[in-house]
Amino acid sequence: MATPSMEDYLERIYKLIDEKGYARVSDIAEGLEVHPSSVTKMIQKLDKDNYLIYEKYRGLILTPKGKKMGKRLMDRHELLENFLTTIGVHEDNIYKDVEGIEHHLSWDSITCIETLLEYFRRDPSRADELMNVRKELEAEN
Amino acid sequence: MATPSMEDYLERIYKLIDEKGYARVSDIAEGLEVHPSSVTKMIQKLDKDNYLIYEKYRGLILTPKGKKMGKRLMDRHELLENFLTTIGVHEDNIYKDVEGIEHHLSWDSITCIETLLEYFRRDPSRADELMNVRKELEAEN
DNA sequence: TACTTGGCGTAGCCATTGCTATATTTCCCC
DNA sequence: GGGGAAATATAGCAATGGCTACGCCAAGTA
Repeated sequence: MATPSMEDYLERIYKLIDEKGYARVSDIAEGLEVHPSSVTKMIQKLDKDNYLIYEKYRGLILTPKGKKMGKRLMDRHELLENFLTTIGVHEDNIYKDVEGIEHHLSWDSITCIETLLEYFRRDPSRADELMNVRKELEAEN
Repeated sequence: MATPSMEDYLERIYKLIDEKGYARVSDIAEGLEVHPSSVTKMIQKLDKDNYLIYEKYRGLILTPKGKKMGKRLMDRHELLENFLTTIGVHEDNIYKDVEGIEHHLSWDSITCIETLLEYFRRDPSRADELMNVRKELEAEN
């Protein structure tokens, strides 16, 4: 079973490969805001657990297991980002919050959040009304 | 700054004192499903950080700082439970999901979720419409 | 008062995951 | 093809927060 930290790395790696075709240690480190030495260490663990195949100094590729997991993680991450954006969370807080919670929600909750997003997408005036509530609450304090 | 684990303990302690008037090591341990020795260790840390005052073998009381924090944590927990309930998450999943995410949300996100709840409270038909979206999405699959 | 027992505390271990400092490899440019 | 800079790897340390094993206190009972 993957720890939250392992999921963070896998997700990042998947995204980098998806966008740039490869995932370098330094890119992963920058994205997760950790030092390169931490990345190397974690990559070795992910290799040992068969999420990827790693060759020292030469790079890595995801195994089918790693790809499948990575895609699920990335989709879930994007969903949660959209959710927080929709309800008005400040952009500066979104990445950190999503990274914190994404590993701890059941698929039931994920599905319900998906539905909630669809609810706001279908009628944009709903988001406007939400913002009105916000303004009223702010005016009270 | 309190770590997630420290928050778990504080919240539990606050709730125990709120409900029973006192918080024994064994009650805390049972509630959090850890061993009593772990509780003692954490209590000492919370004492050192002035969240509570602890006397060996005799018990503990929360400082004003600890009470304030404990109340906030408990309120946050309840808010998140209400949120998941409102969007239709199955009751069996709620407690575990809230336990997982409660320590990882900025107060900005908490406020936005509070607003979202108020939005649904002000007009109950909104929740009905959300459930309609859910049914439509379920029908598609 | 003395004993027993259950609750509590301490010491020390382990895993996780970050860090710094240092070594090694690769790549690019001359 | 060789030298140096950039990238990557390794070693070893620290904090966190569990655990087990064992020692200590104190309340209830005889």
